Parts: sequence; C-alpha cells; structure tokens
Amino acid sequence: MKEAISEVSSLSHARQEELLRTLDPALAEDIERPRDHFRSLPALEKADGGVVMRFAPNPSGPLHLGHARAALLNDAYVRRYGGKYILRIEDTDPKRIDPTAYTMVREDAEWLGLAISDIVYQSDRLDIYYAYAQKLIERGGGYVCTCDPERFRELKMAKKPCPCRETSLEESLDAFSRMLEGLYGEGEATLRVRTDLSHPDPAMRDFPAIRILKSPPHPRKEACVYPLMNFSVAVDDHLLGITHVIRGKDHIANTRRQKYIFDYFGWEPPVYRHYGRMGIEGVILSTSQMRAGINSGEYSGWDDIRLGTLRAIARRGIFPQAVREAVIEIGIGETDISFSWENLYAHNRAVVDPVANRYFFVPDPVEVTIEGAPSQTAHALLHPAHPEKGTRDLHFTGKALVPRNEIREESGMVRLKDLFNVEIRAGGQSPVCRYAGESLSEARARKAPIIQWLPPEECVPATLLTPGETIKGACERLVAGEAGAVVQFERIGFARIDSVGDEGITAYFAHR
RNA sequence: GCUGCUAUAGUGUAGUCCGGCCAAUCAUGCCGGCCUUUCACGCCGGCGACUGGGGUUCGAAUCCCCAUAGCAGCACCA
Repeated sequence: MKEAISEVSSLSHARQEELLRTLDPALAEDIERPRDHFRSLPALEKADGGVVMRFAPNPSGPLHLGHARAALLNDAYVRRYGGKYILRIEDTDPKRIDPTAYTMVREDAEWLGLAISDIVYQSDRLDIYYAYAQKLIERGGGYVCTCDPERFRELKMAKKPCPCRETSLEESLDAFSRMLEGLYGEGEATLRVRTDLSHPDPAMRDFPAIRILKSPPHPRKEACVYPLMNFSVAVDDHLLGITHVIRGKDHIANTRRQKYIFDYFGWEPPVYRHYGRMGIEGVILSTSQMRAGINSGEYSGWDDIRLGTLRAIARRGIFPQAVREAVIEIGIGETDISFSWENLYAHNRAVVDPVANRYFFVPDPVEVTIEGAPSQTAHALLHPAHPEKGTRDLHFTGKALVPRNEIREESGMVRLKDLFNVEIRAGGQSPVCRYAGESLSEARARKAPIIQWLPPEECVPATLLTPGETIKGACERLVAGEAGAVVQFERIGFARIDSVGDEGITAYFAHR
C-alpha cells in the first residue's frame, strides 16, 4: 500500500491526472482546478439566488477611503450575484449629523458608481423602531432601565442585574410609553436588551437599544427618543430583507449583540463578513478630526488634497475605477492592513495613461536664448500611442523656457523634446546655450537628456499643487482647454487641471 | 482587567478549511536592461515573506499547544 502511494506521489500532477482519467473518467472530473485568481472575491454562502445588501454610512461628513471599501465591496457582491443594494442613511444620532452630509454622501456614492437601488433614511423610520421596541418588551426581551449609566456599568462589570431588570412587563411597557411621551429627561431612561449577565464578554451584557436625546434637534425630524444602532440596524436588516452584510471587524461585537434581537423576534439573521481594519499611509480618516482641521483653517475644505476623502482624491485626478480595483484587490480579509497609495496610483495609472493628453510643464522656468538656432515649429504628439489625436504645435523663435534644474555646470548637451539639440555651458549668472543640430541619434549617443521646454510667448503661468509642496511654473496654452481633465505633464507625472483663471492654471498632482 | 479576531516579501494578495511537485502565487514597489523624441506606457531580468518556540506526521505556510505582536469591543456613537 505504502509503496503504491509513494509510487503515485512520485508522478507529476499532470501524469497522475492522465492516469486517473484512463482509470475512472468520472472521478477525474472532481479534480480541483487551481482557482483562477483574477482578483476575485471569495464566494458568499447562500448567495446564489441573489442578494440584498446595504451600505450604511452615517451622515457626519463626506465619504472617505474607509467608506469606499465598505461601499465597493458590498457593491461588488450585488453586481456578482444580482439583487438589491440599499443605501441606508443611519442618522439616529443628531449629535453626529452634519446636515450637508446628506447631499455629500449621495454625491460621493454616485461618484463611486454604486449600483444603489433604494435609499432609506432611518430618521423616517422612528415609529417603526418604537413599535418593535414595544414588541421586544412584550416578548420579555427588553426592559426600561432608569439607573445612572455609571452605576449600571459597575453592576454590569460585576455581572449583577440592576433593579430595573426585575420590573414587570407591564411596568416596562408603561415606562417605555412615558419615554415616548417625553416624560423623562435625557439619560434618565434607556431601553435595554435582556441578554445574559453572566456572559463572559461584558460587551454583551444587557446592552442599550433606545435612548433619550433632548438636544441638539434632529435636522429632519422632531424627536427625542432614538434607537441605538444595534437596535435600528437589526430591525432594518430584517425588514429590508438584507441577506448579506460586509462590514469592518469593529462590528463583530455588534453582530453578536444584534443576534440577540434577531433571536427574540425569531428572525433569521443575514450572513455576515467582517474585514480587518484599514489604515492609510499618512492620512487621517476620522471625520471629526478632519472637521476640526477644516475649522481651524489647517485644511481648505473637505476636498483639501491632503485629506483621504473621496472628493479630495477625485480632485487629484484619481478615478473611481482605480479606487474600485484597489479596494477589490484588498478584499475582505480579516487582517489589519495599511492601504498603500502606491497600489492605488498603479491602478489609476492604468486607467489614466491611455487617455491623458501629454503637455509640457516647466517647473521653476528660466528663459534662455539659444544662439544660432533657426526658428521652427515643434509638432509634439498629444498622446504617443494615439497619433490620430493630433499634435500641440510650439513655435520656437530664438528663446525657450526650460526647467532651472536642467541648467548645470555639467549639463553638456540636452535635447529640447520634439525640437533640437542644445549645448549648454552654464557657469556664472547667464548660461550660454548654443544650437547643436537636429540629430536625435547624436543626442542619444551622447546620452543627452530630452527635456520639456516652452516658447516664452506661448505659455501660461501654472501652479502644480502636490500634498507636500507647491510648484510654480508654466505650461502650454492648450492646457487651458483641459479644465477638469487629467493630463500628463511629460517627465513630471499625471495631474488634474483644477482651474483656469486670469492668473494662470492650477493643477493638482496625482502621481507619477 | 474581561471578551474576541488576526499574523505570508516595503505594501496588497493567493495558498491555510481537506498537510504532499510550496526551494510559496500575482500585483505593486525598488534595482538593472531593452524599447521609446517623457524619468510615462510596454517588454525582459533581478530583489524580497510563511512572527517565534514546541508538538503531531514519512512529510507542516497549512493541524494542535504555548509565547509574542497587532487590532477590535466592553459608549445612552455608527
């Protein structure tokens, strides 16, 4: 037996399969094919008949890269299995609502290209939550607690019940009505879900479901009794027919809590997947911290290019498709990861390179006279791979703007791209530049750098903004027609033309 | 403190469930070369990882135990 095994083992997989096919073709069909791993997400259980999923941000600010992961992952599964995708605005905490965020979230979701089929506002559903809260009490699953929160916490940690836990069903129902009538002050009464006080995880013990909030007022509704997310989410997930939930692992405990509610009502919970925490190099994702920075004037707004908001990266010329690919590549692993800009840029480069027109941008320009050079016109291609897009024509008439850092003692020969060769002798204040022929092959042979340049009378002042620095320079006039588009400044990198004004062009650097 | 999750190159990821051509995949990054009137794109080559220690086994990235590290939760936030 052993010999037989080692004999088979010594054969190659291909050979083994071949032999098996001759012995038992049916069995051979069962051989597991190596999964073609083109970045496909793992399959979801119970999803073959279609899914109903949701993206559930709270409207405290615009969407950022962290939201994009949740939104796009769920979106990818809805597209894969078919079904519905619900955008659920979780606005049950007036303290954390920025009224302008309602629009920003919708704009950002649209930018991402989410396949949203419905939008639901939780603030429209308060009566539903109240009704289910009553049912929960009737089923013995909840009680109104009027203890001091601090006191309750102590009891909970000691695995001891608070006095309210023993109140009768009727009393709890009455107390809950009084909550709704506004007879309690803020924090004076809370509906708790009855769980298991001896549960080893303190996070599970009689967690709160509904609380009273007198201020600030809700921007959309008049109310002072609001559900906590664990309650509203459980009720909504059931009522909206959510089948699968993909969310961050910070919700693992919430999932367990929500299961108590599902159990009390006899509902079947969705299938959950929790992905790991995602940090982003050099960027804060906390909405409150970003807001603080905006208020203090550190950032110019939600679309300040140093921020990780979607509007900020859009402004820099990152396309939603690149974000989608980067996020899908990351997947739903439970490991904590750090999101790398390099990976995002690589995806964006693939999106943008084939379509971005090429232009010259000369940073820190210095004007030089090129002695002995004939006037002539350079016909530079808008895109090297698409000659049919045409050319930008630059007329040379004796002078050129070139990047200051190309003029050095040791410069020697450089070639002005699409024009001719120039011999530079730096030394002192005024560099001397002399025409050195048209020969491209000579420039090659002498390893002359091929640099960008501009006719001084045909250029526009331009500012290139990167997250770290502001580069002043000049660019071709034609760039003015690219407002809103992403172009490639040759030898510099891709940039989005943000605005074209009297004082010149402003562009945001995307990446190399 | 209590509870839970995770651990593969600089980064992301495949493989882990069901141990075996895994001297570990793919991408990105970096380095070198080729191509090229851009330092872009494309092509070729190279660099670089199974957290540590025990155990089980003929055989462990894969199973078990311990340790370590990171993360999350224990909010009248979501």
